[in-house]
Amino acid sequence: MSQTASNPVQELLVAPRLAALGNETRLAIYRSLVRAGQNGLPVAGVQERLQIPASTLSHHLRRLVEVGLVTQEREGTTLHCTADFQVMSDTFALFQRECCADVSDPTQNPCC
Amino acid sequence: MSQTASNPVQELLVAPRLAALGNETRLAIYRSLVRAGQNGLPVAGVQERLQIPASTLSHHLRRLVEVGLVTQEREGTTLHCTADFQVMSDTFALFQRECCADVSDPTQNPCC
DNA sequence: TCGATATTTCTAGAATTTTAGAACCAACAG
DNA sequence: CTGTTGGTTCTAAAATTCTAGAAATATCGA
Repeated sequence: MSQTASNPVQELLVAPRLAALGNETRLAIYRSLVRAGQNGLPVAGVQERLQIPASTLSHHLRRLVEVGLVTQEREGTTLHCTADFQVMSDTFALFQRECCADVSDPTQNPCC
Repeated sequence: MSQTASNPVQELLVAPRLAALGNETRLAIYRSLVRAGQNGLPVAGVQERLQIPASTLSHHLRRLVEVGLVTQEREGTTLHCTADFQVMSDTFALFQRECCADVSDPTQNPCC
C-alpha cells in the first residue's frame, strides 16, 4: 500500500531516496528496471546488462530496496526486481508542492 | 538559457543533481530557497533559517550551484541565491520519459 | 545427496563526503 | 584608511560510501 506524499514517513525518505539515485551505478540499475517496466528484471538480468560484479550489484540493490524505490519478489531461485515508479513520482511531487510557499505576494511567484 | 531535458549535458548531470539533494543539509538549503520562490534568499538569510556554520553552508551552496540547481547573483556585498526549479523538473522528466522503454508488448506497461 | 545456479553476506581497502574552525578577501559606510 | 558585514577558501579530522573478492546460503534438478 503506497503512502501519500504528505505522509511524514515519506518526508523522512526524500533525501535517502535522492541519495540512492545520486550514485551513477545505482541510477543505471534503477533505470534499467524502469525501462523494463512492470515486469522488472531478475538480478542476473541487471547484471548481464550492466556488467557489475554480483556483490556490488547486490549491495546497491539493497539500498534501492531499503528506500522503497525497488521491490523484490522471489520466484524460486531467481529474485525479481521491479522499480516502483510511483514512489519516485511522489517524492518529486513533494518539491512541487512547497514551491514558493514562503512568498506572501502571489504576483511574485510566476513559477508555480 | 536552460537546456532541454534530452540534452546529453543534462543526462550527465542527473546523478550529480540527485546526489546534491540527497544530503539532508543540502536538501534543507534547497528547500528553503524553493520556498522563497523567485526572489530567493541571501546566503545570510539561509544561514539564519537553518543555523548552519558559514563555511559549511558555503560549501554546500557551491555544490548546488555547480550542478545548476541554484543560481547566485551578487548585489553589492550580499550574494543572492535562487533555486532553479525548472532544472529539477527537467531532471525528473528524464525518468518519466524512459519508463517502460524496453517493454515490447504495450499491454504490459500500464504505468506510463 | 550432489551439483549447479542465483544471490547474499563478510570483509576490507580506497575514495569521497561531511563538517566546521580559522584565516582570508571584497565591498561598503564612516 | 579603518572597521564591519557578508562570504569564501584552507585545512584537517571523522564519518560514510563504494567496490569487489571470497566465502556462505538457498533453491532446485538429476
